[in-house]
Amino acid sequence: MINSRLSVAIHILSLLASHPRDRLTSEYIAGSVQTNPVVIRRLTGMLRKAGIVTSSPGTAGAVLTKAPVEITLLDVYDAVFAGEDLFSIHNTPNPDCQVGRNIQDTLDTHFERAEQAMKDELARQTLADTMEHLFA
Amino acid sequence: MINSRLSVAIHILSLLASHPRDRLTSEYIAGSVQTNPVVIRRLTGMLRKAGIVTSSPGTAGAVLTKAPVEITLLDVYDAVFAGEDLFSIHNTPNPDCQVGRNIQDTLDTHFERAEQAMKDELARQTLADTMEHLFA
DNA sequence: GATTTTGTAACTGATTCTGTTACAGGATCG
DNA sequence: CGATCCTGTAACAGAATCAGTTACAAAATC
Repeated sequence: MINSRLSVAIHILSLLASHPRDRLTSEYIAGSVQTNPVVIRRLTGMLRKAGIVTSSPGTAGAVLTKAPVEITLLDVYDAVFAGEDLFSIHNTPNPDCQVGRNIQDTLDTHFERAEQAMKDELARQTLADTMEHLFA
Repeated sequence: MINSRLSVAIHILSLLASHPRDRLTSEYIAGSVQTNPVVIRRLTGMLRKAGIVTSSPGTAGAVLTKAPVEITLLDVYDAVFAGEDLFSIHNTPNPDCQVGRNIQDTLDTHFERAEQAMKDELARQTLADTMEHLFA
């Protein structure tokens, strides 16, 4: 339902974490994800803006700025979905109806709680957990 | 990010709950949501298949099968997103790479926990809570 | 029998998503 | 210094999804 950005971003970070000494090119990573290198560079750009990795033009590879145990999946989620709400609310309910007038506030409250619960759970899981599961 | 089906479905149920004696037509409900009546009938159909409302061809209106306090937002979520996963996982990671080979299982585990946390929170909120917020 | 309504299929335009091409500019190495 | 490799980013394309719409058969009502 939600797009695969979080999925690919975690894949990228897993590769970086598992080859800490190598400088993995976007082409190499794309080979593991099986997609186009530009897809990797786009996501790496989001991770960089969020401060999760460093990378620079011309220099191969990206480097984690923190240990995997300090990178939560919420950090990654926030990096690739910056500022987006989980649930959409329909735009223009009818203000001449009490339900229509108040439904957006009400849904905001409900949805905010659900989204927060999901984020709390993502915050409990880290890239170190991912690595453990991958290499167990 | 997620589409507005849950949002509109809760709007529909709120109207039904707040006019328990009237037979609200899809056109009336569409007037409050400000959309097309077919959009309402489509969602009402999903709610009917899930057993949350009854309705039948020719007869105006839909009727809740349970009291609002017994209808959780998870019931509504399941009705309109039957069987869909919250997060997408990229299709064909490279099996010749240990990360690629195991990433789908790993992500499944992570995402399942996050999705379940979100659903647990939706299950804690009911249509009665919605009504209270709407009419407080 | 005329009218109203639901249920559902089919289509449309807008948007989003993933993949792709293209290229400017930084880094590296002979 | 020039060739090569790489990143970052813009721009575009096809596929998929979404919300809205038209159309109509069949059921209910008056």
